[in-house]
Amino acid sequence: MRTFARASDRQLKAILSEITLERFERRTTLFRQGDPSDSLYVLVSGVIKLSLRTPEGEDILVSLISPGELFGITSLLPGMQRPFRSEAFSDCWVGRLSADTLVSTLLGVPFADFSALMDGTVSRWFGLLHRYAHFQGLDLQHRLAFALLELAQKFGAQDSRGTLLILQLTHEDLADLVGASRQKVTEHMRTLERKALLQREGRRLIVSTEGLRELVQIED
Amino acid sequence: MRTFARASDRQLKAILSEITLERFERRTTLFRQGDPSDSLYVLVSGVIKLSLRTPEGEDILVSLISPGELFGITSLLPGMQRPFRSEAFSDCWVGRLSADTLVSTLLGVPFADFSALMDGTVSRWFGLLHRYAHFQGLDLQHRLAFALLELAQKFGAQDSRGTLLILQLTHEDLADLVGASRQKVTEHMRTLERKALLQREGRRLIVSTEGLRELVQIED
DNA sequence: GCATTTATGTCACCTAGGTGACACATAGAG
DNA sequence: CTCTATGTGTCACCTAGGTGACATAAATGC
Repeated sequence: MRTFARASDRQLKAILSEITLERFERRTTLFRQGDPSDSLYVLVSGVIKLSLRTPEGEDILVSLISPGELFGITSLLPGMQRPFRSEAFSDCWVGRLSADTLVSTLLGVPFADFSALMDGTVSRWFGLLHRYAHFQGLDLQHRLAFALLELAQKFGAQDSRGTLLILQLTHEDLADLVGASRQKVTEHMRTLERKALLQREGRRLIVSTEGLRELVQIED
Repeated sequence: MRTFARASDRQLKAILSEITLERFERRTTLFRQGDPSDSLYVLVSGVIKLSLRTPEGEDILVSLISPGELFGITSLLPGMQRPFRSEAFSDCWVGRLSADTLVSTLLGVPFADFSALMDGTVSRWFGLLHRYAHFQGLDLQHRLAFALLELAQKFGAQDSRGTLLILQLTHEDLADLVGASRQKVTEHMRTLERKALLQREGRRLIVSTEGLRELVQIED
């Protein structure tokens, strides 16, 4: 467990005393998508599966955890929900502790401070991971819609006609973003235009976030 | 910049004094894939593009950074290389500082301690992100090979005939992992068997890591 | 201003991989 | 030991999306 490699004996002892050990039989669920992300887990033995259920009903296996690994890491970020479902892939022993305990013992720093720093830095990785995982098994139309929503959120300015993207994206850029060919992106952009979810002003895009949301059937 | 929301005036001042401001013209490169991941960046104005060049020559646009965001985050992990290429998507002003300065000023904790904690927790997100990004535009055969290599690394035991996976994976599981259908996974597993990159002992797999590496043409 | 890139739009064609439908094997449960 | 569940192997068929090849339009340099 390399997380603890640098810990002193005293720190280890403090942490150990806070860990509660739990047993999970094969196929039982440790936490579900959407649960509050409060505690952190250490896998002691067995294998844990992290997976994601898409709205379309597809299952995505995000990761298999091996003994020694920490998981349930979103608990290190402030106010998160569990993004993945976690279930015992084989019979497991799992240690549970609060993220706060771990951080304050190991670093001796208020959890909120640590957490805020994580939020400002490393949470982007998480966001991207989430996007990529969701993209699995979506068709181009939907990937594009998601990508445009994301861009609107990040680079959008409100406009009378919708959300104006202050960005000169070529179709090639979009293609690289959603993992598709330039040509097909062109085609799908045109159909989005025809559906009036999208207009163009020179090379600037104006998107209808409501329309796209609807297309993608989420509230998000 | 929500990273600094909790910072005191004194901390901000300390950090500000350590930031060097740099100008990048549209299309210039800030860092390349493989460069040592030493400093951390704050985008002041403009847009930055993070992208990945696959061995096959495909370009993957991982993320577009908007003003206020921190990027070059791998500098928070010990001894990393830049996983992505970073280039100015429009003319930019960028602040650069050392990850060490940021962490020690904001948290007052030795960087190595912080970094080790990150490494044991949040670096998995990064690893997964990396995997998913790479999977973009790989065909099933290669995604499977990568997945098997990853599993071998994590759950493999050395065996006279190769690396034995101590894991009862169904083809369905593999399909969920690589984003494909159960049937096609079955087919490709058979061709891997035929190529002798894979054997089975009941429902356990024995993979030839060398063979798979070769198939996937990397040293990694 | 013109000339040269660089972006868009639209084809026709081809292939990887999804899907449904089975037969067969294997493994647990009783 | 048998019965039922769950996994595997293999089809034939269909479609989303890749590819190459253009024509046109819009930027950009000179």
